Amino acid sequence: MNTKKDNTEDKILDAAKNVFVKKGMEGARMQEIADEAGINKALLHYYFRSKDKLFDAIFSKIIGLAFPKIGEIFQSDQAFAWKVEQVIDTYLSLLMKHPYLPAFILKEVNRDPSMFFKLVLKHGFSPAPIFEIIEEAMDRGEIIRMNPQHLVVHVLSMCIFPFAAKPIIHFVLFDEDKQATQAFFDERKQEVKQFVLRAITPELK
Amino acid sequence: MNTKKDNTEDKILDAAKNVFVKKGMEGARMQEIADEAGINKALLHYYFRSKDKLFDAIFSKIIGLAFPKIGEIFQSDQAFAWKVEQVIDTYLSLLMKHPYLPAFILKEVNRDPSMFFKLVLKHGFSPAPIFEIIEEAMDRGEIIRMNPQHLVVHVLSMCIFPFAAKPIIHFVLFDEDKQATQAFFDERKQEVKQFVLRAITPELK
DNA sequence: GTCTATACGGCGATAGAC
DNA sequence: GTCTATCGCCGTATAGAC
Repeated sequence: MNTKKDNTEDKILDAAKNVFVKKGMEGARMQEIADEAGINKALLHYYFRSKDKLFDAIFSKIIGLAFPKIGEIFQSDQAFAWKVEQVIDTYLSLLMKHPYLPAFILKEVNRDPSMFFKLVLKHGFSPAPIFEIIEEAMDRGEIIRMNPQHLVVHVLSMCIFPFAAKPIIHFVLFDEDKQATQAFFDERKQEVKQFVLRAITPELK
Repeated sequence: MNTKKDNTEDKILDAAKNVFVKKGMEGARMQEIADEAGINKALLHYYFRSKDKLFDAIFSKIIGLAFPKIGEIFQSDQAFAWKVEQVIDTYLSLLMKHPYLPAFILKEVNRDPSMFFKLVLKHGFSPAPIFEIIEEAMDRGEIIRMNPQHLVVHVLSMCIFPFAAKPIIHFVLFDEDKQATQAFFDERKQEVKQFVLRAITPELK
């Protein structure tokens, strides 16, 4: 699955990532991480002094992963509709590859928001440029006029939420049929793009 | 806040609800629940034999609350657009009143899906009738043709996700300005309705 | 660096007086 | 029914041999 390195530290990081993402900070056990890494508990504390420290290392890497470079997409010279499609493609591809991220991040952010805030500051992430570009597209009449912040939240909601609620969808909508659920998630790229474009495109045809 | 009853059992249920919803099953402490109820730990175990049992009682009530009667709205004789607006209004009113529910439910459902499944079966909830009504609206040309399951997930995503991601929105979008965040959430009813209706309404004007 | 053994604290649960 | 006191487990963290 992941690039398994030979050295112990990477084995620990890899194991810790798997266990933390699945169980969360509170549900994870140092014993389980040690087992998955093929070592013992004492060695975990030798490399990382505490469970907190180990978790911070993992969480920091994951936050970096989950805030991909959508800024770059928006900087490009393409039509706004193309940018929207690109962002949805990029984000849903990322989530299909890491379907546990939304539930994990939401859980940990709600448990300790300050931890997340520090990381956002460290990564220097700012949404302002994106809103400017959206405003410009509205000024040009490329898309209808609306509140850009709501537009962004609409799109991210439709992309992210279904992964966080996957067990519910799997059971309520598809009666625990794994193939049907998988098919549904495969379709979402197309469905979200169509829905959003229909909502924001001025009357054309 | 809540209808505080005099008898101990209700004081416990009320305290447990507050603590469990804020901290989750894994984060909650029996001591904290006892403190909030103004009693001691032993009495908790006298009324509910274990932490698990107490949690089940709370979770069951909350799931009942979070699945409101949107079925009834859909049964009515109104135009489809009206039904959509009504559902969004109902759901967002519910969530404004209980903003912690989404994060709590997502956390617990991902921790132990089977617990949730049993409750859904007990409540006898089925989405099939809703999908039928959506199909009929499409047949009549009242809304554009699309996959009803995706439509439902789109709408629920836009309603629920922002509450689960509230700390992120509060910090990244509004720089920890509480009033601005509150205003944003107040606007969402209107914004979600407009967005959805634009996406699903056939070309009119 | 890696292991075994153990200390230490927290928490769910119970015993038993009132 | 309600309390105080305490048990026993489990999980993090450390000591110390190799």
